[in-house]
Amino acid sequence: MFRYRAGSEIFGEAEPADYVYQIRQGAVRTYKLLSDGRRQIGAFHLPGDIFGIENDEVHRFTAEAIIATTVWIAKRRSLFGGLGDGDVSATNNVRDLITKNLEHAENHLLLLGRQTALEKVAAFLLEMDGRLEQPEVMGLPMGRRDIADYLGLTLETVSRALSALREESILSFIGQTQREIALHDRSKLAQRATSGLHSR
Amino acid sequence: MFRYRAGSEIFGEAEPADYVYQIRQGAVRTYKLLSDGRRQIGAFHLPGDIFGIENDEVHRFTAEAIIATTVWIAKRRSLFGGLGDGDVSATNNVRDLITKNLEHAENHLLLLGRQTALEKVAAFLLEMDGRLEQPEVMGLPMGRRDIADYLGLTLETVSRALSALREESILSFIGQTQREIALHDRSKLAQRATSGLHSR
DNA sequence: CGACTCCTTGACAGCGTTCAACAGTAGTGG
DNA sequence: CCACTACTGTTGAACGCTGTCAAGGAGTCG
Repeated sequence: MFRYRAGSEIFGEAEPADYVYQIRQGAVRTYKLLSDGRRQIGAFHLPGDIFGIENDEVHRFTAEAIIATTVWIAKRRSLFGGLGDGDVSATNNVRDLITKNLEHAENHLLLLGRQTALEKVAAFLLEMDGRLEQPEVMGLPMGRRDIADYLGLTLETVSRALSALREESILSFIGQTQREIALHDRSKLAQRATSGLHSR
Repeated sequence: MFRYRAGSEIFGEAEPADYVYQIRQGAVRTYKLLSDGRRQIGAFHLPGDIFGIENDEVHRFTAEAIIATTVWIAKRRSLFGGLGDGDVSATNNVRDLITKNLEHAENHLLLLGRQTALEKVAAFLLEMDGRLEQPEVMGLPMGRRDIADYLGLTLETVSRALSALREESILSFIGQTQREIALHDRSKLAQRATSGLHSR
């Protein structure tokens, strides 16, 4: 078990993948960078999620704690067993986890390549709504910049899209920090996530 | 073994995944659609490539032959064995294939989310250059529309980017059909794939 | 030859980015 | 307690990259 403070790096891209992690509390972002600083966040990881699992010997993303985070750590070898004589059911579980990651990435390809800004933000909110599963108000751990880098947008565009959804009474901001959001109309939000265009 | 003519569907999204495929000749695109017809191609598959492998019971993409294509077909169950008692080395091979897909998808996320049109097209050419590995001229099996849907662009933008690269003498068109491209300056092309901006 | 498909190119519009100003909150130290 | 700073988020204005719409060329095939 281990603690990371907000903003600290858990592992870096291309570093040896000796451990796998499961989140107890907090939130983690995994991302890739271009040489000029452009960043693409591949996934957010929330309590219960396992991340850092790799088939290769090295990590293909950098992982950072978004807020104060505690994780459980397991040795990677304990999951994989030896080469060719490991426990089959454990091997299948690893494969299931990798498949989950693949499925998420595949859906994200469609979002990044073919959806508009409003659709992206709406889809993001629905994803988080399902994963945070808190009754009324969802407290997003990540800031606008992180959301933007997850959706392939700028933080200004994310902010504008959220304001637009608020003006339609689909959601409202609750706290002082603008990171707590109450969803009022999930079905309307789901429309925005796939059509983008207003009926008007 | 089986033949598909150009444009025919090999399997559809959400159909049962009973078989896996390996390409003998030809080329295949796998894609997802939005309800209004927007399409995102996740990958192109070339001779030797295996596709249609799934951990779930159903396919998550639609697969179509781009040109006349012959494939080898294997029963999915023969790869996975029974539940929990299969051959471990075969299981590991399946995991390696899934990981390859994941790695490709992860890299594509960065491209779709954070690269410009010119960078995308340059990166696409480099990818195909590496995979088709023919000495001088690469014969692309896919048209501009397919390239566009792979890169999250329109076919016009792809065409313009290719013209721009031609005007810089980085490549030239060879055949009558504009699908045969000769790369003259791979290092300059690699610059375009990461910087996008002209030094001018 | 005519119909069709694919590709290129031009003109223009619009969505999202860039640049900028400003407000609200938190943390720090006098 | 109050400046002072740093950070995050919102909003406005202008720009520009990419999409949209349109026309035309070139190859293919019946």
